Parts: sequence; structure tokens; C-alpha cells
Amino acid sequence: MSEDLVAVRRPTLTQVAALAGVSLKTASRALNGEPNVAPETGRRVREAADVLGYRLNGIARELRRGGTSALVGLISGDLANPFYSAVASGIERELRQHGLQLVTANNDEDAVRERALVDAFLERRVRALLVVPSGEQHQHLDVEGNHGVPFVFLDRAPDGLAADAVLIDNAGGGRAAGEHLLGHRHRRIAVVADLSRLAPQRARIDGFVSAMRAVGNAAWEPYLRTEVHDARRAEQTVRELLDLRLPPTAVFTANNRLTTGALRALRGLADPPALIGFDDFDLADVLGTTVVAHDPMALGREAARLAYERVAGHRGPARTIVVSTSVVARGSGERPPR
Amino acid sequence: MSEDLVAVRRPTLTQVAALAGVSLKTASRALNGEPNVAPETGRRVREAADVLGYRLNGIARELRRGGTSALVGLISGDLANPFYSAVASGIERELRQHGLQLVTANNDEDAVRERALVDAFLERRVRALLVVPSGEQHQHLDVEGNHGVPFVFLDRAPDGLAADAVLIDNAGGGRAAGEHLLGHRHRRIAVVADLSRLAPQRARIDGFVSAMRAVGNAAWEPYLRTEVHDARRAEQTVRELLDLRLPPTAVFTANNRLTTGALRALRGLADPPALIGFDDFDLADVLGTTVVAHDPMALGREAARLAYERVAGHRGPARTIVVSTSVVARGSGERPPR
DNA sequence: AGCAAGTATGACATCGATGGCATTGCGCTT
DNA sequence: AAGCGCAATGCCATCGATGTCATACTTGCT
Repeated sequence: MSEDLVAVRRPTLTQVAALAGVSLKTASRALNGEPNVAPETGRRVREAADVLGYRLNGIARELRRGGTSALVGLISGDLANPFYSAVASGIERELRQHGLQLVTANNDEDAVRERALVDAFLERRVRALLVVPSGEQHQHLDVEGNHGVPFVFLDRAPDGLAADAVLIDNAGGGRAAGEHLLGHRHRRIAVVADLSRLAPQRARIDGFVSAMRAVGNAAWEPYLRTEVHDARRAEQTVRELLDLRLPPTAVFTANNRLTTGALRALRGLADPPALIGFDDFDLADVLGTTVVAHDPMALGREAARLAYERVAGHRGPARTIVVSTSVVARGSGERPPR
Repeated sequence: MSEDLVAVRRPTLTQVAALAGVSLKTASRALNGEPNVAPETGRRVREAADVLGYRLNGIARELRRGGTSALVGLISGDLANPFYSAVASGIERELRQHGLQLVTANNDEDAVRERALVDAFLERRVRALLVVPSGEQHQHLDVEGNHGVPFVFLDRAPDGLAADAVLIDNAGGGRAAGEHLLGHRHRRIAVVADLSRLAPQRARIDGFVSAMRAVGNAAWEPYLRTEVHDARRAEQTVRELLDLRLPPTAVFTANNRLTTGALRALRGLADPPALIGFDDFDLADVLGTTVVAHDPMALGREAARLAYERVAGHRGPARTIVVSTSVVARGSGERPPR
């Protein structure tokens, strides 16, 4: 795979020392600003390093210093999805304050690949591993076997595993979406959701359903659509829903991609159904789209914070932080039923 | 900074070997699937590794194998900007095919920080470095001094430096935007642009200006606004433009953030000016926003490809790939002048 | 002048793996 | 029966830095 790569050879500290006419150790001291180096010696070493274009070999240093790196891994879905990139951005900002650097990898929402990435990251000796798991199975993420490399789960609870987690209040958000539409007198409400193997999706639906149950409304049941995994299929699904003999008067889309698809389906309609989407997005204000908003950047920030605390020695039991959601009314969710 | 971090101690290959009752080297051979290991021995070693929860120390391996890692660095603006995250996504997809992993860092669009990041990455012995430079000065990115670590510039030409680059046809796109609006009979055209120290911004403006010159139109000159760095200021700037006694009949926004701001300013206006924005964006179709589109994911992919070719040994002169742009008409850019 | 304390420097082991070479033992050829 | 080839294994050096300890040389003080 990467067998035939050409290695780059850089000058070593030994060469710098030789050029400066001092021992390896003295050169090391000089460049690291350690005490007890004669000013003149220090000058000569720095000059030699400069001449040779010397740069410290961080790999060697890390090995000597205990075999761990200053890297933190993030395993998530594609960064092209603004949810994941916002999370990554939040993580990066937090980590950098502690001199840690972020390595990202895309799990393709596939458990097998995810497992391989975990192995690769652990071999690379990341200080901590942040994961937005792809599915239900988290056994491959078992912390016990990881000898103290802290894991933090984002957006998916680590069922059964004792790991820190930062979650979105998915059920609460789903319930709020349902209540919002009920409050605007909707009863026939469609739900368009992603793969049901994704726990956050199930939680959003469950929350929605609990809101329906609370008022004894069952008129949403014929309109539940799950396993809708991309914007195009969401668009099509919404069109089909609207073509029904008795169409829903409102639609709840359970993530940002699906909301995008729904907006395409509703575009230009004279009398569109109400729409509320989970996840806020850029330009939702301009489009007048009502959403269940939360702060994905904060999600990343908090996860990085938890990870850092562990890395810095915190030893307590697993913690879970829940990020709250709120309905942001912008028009689309307040349209009355037809 | 990261001084007080707690080190994680994992079992070493020596311990695995001891438990299996073989020598270090035999254990190494067994786990790496090298030939000439007795089946029974291999089994014992793998079992011992399993029992101890052994995981190879990639840092040590990398040191032994030549002191370079399998990491590729990306230095860019904040991933929260969809342009950068799309680029990162394209890079990641390409790199993974070659067993390379992406490390991202945010330069805050600040040259000093960028310089520090380059140093940090070179110390970490990345195989290649992809940079979306923050400003004009690229001397800190001089390749000569980097002993063969390939640099690839994205979106900004490496003036004077012999490095590969992948650029967007900014001038062509700016010209196309200008011609598009001229073709719809606009003459008083406003340009809202970001910091003029950013070369791509200048190129977009230059392209636009060349289109104006070609037809002898100078009516845009009073409406040029640069140094507009975020969506909020873009919104305000557009409002001010429209409040002029003789307002422009069309607006060209020179990047995605500014287009966002302009859309907010135009929202709800009875008789909005025409609008064309540089950079495509999600939901532009729903909003009916005409844009100069290009493919940021392809930009990343091509950059990663160039970098990989260097890493794999390619030795030719510096190459430049230009990604083309195209006007996508969606309504906002075709509105006639008032 | 003589000795303790301190400064500047160097020799060597070490982090955890892999490469090269040496060694052992066994089956087979002739 | 001696010798050869090959499989299986082990020993030691090595990658490039840093930590420990030893040593030579000043300096200051009595």
C-alpha cells in the first residue's frame, strides 16, 4: 500500500553536533534551551543547525518521551457534512489550547472500517480518541482493552461501555418538534427519518411519538418514513407523501440532509405543508425554515474538553454531557394546516 | 503546555515475546506475518499478544523505518467554513487510498501561526504538507529548506516558490460573473469582496473588472467594497449600497460567506437587485441563487493526488492544476435592472 | 594554597520496534 | 556417513532523540 514511498532524509542532531564541534548531548541541550551551556557554544550549535536546515525529529522524541504522541483522533462521518465539520472545528479549537493536534478519519458510517481506524489510531498512539460511532455495536470500542487511552463518544451513547460521552438531547428535541406542530393544530404529521440503526434517529422519533401520545394523536402513524439516507431520497419521499389521497399537513425531518431534501420537494408549492427540521443550518433564516437547533461546535468542544481532562490525569467515573436543543421558529413550522 | 499529561503505558513486544517464550525477533516476525515461523510458535505469540492486549507502537516502527510518518498535514482556515471542509473531505478520500492519514490545523488566517504550524508539522515528519496560505508572504513555506517534504498550495499560487499548486480559475470566474450580469443589461454593478491581501479575492475582482473594461463600462466603480470579512459585515454593506441615492442594480459577492450576508440583506425586498455569488453552496438551488460554481472537493482531491505522486517519488518540475468554474443560473443573477 | 561548589561538557543507556547476520537442527542427497 | 540446504530462531546494532551519571575545569572562600 504505502510500501514504495520514498523516504526523506533530514540532518540529524548528531550531524549538527559534529559540525558545531560538540557532543550530541551538548547540541541537544543548546537547542532545547537547557541551562549550563556556554553562550558561545550555544551560538555555534544554533548556527550549525541553521546551516544544515536541521529540524528535530518529533517521532524520535516522542518515542524517548514515553511512546505517545500529541495527537488526538476523531472518527466520524464525512467532513462534507456540515454537522461533522462543525464538530471537528469545535474539537480543533479546544485541543489546540493544550498543544494537541487533531487527526481526522471518515468511518464511511461502516462498523468494519471504523474498527480498523480505531486500531490504526491506537497504533499511532493517539492521546485520546473521539468517536461518532456508525452503528449500534460498540464492542469494538471497548475501553478496557485500550489501556487507558480515553475514548469519548459523540452524539451516540456508549451503551454498556464506561466511556465519557457528549450527547444531544435528541428525544427532547423530537418531542419539542412534535409539540410545536401540535400547538399549531397539526395532526396528520409526517416524519422522515434516516437509518433506524442510528440511535439518535430512533431517539428523535421516540421523542416525537411521546408528544403525540401525550395528546392522544395517532394520525401521524401512516406517515412515518425511515431508512431515508440522503437528500435525494428525502425529496422523493416528501413528494410521495404529498401525493397521497390524504396528505400530511406537516413534515418533521430528522436531520439536516433530510431537511434539505424536503425543502427541494416543497420548493414552489402554492400551499406547502408545515416543515420543521432537526439540526440548524446555514441560511435557514433566509429560507424561513423552523428547526430544532443545537450547537454542534459546542458538542465538539465539550468532547475535547472531557478527553483532555482524562489525558491530564482525571480518573473519575464516566461522565455524560447532554447538549440541549431549542425550537427556532422561522415561519415554515408555524404554517397552519390546510 | 502539555507537560503534565499522563503517559499511557502499554505492553511491549518484549513482554509478548517473554510470555510466549520466544525471542523478541521471533515475536516480531510472527505478528508481522513474515515467513519462517513455525505455525505453533505463531499461534503462541498471537495468543500472548491477545492476552496482554498488545498493540504495536507505530511511533517506534516509524522511527526504525526511516523516521517519517504516514501523516499528511493540511493547514487551512476554519473547517466550519464549508469551503475548507469540502477541501478537507476531498483530500481525506484521496489519501486514504494510499494508507495516509490527514492531520488538520487551522491557521486562523494568520501568517505567524501558519509559520508555527509548518514547523510543528515538519517536526512531526509529515509526508507532505498541503496549505491554503493565509496571505501574500509565502517565504516561510520555502520548499528548498524543507528537504524534500512536498508542499502543495491550494487556492493560492506559490508566488516564486517551486511548489505544486491547485488553483481555482478565479479570474475566469470573476470575468464570467461580470459578463453574466452585463448580458442581463446591468451596468451599475456592486462588488463585495473579502480582504484584498487574499490573492484569490484580487483575482476575482480583476476578472470582473476585465469584463467591465471589455465593454467600456465604468459604472461599477463607485460600488466596489473590499475588506468585508464576514457575513454580518457583508449584510450591512449590501444594505448601505442599496440605500445609496443611485443604488446598484446588481451585486457580485466574491465568496460564500459574503453571498450569505447579501442574501440576508436582500431577504424580503420587494424589488431586489440581481445577485451572483462566487462559490456554490448547499441550498443555493432552493434559494434560486445564481453562482460561479466550482468543485472544492475536486480541489482537495487533486492536491492530495499531486502530493502523493511526490511522496511516491515523482521528481518533475512544479505543476499547477487549474480547476475551472462555471456560472450556474438559478434566477437571482438573471433579474433585470430596475 | 587548598578544597568545596558549581559550570560546562561528554559517554552511555534507553525508548520499542526492525534489519542483518549467525546459529541450530533436521531431512535428504549421493 | 558426510555434507548440503533450508527452516526456525536468536543476538545485536540501529533509527534519533533524551535522561543519568561521570568528569574536567572554574571559581570563590578561608
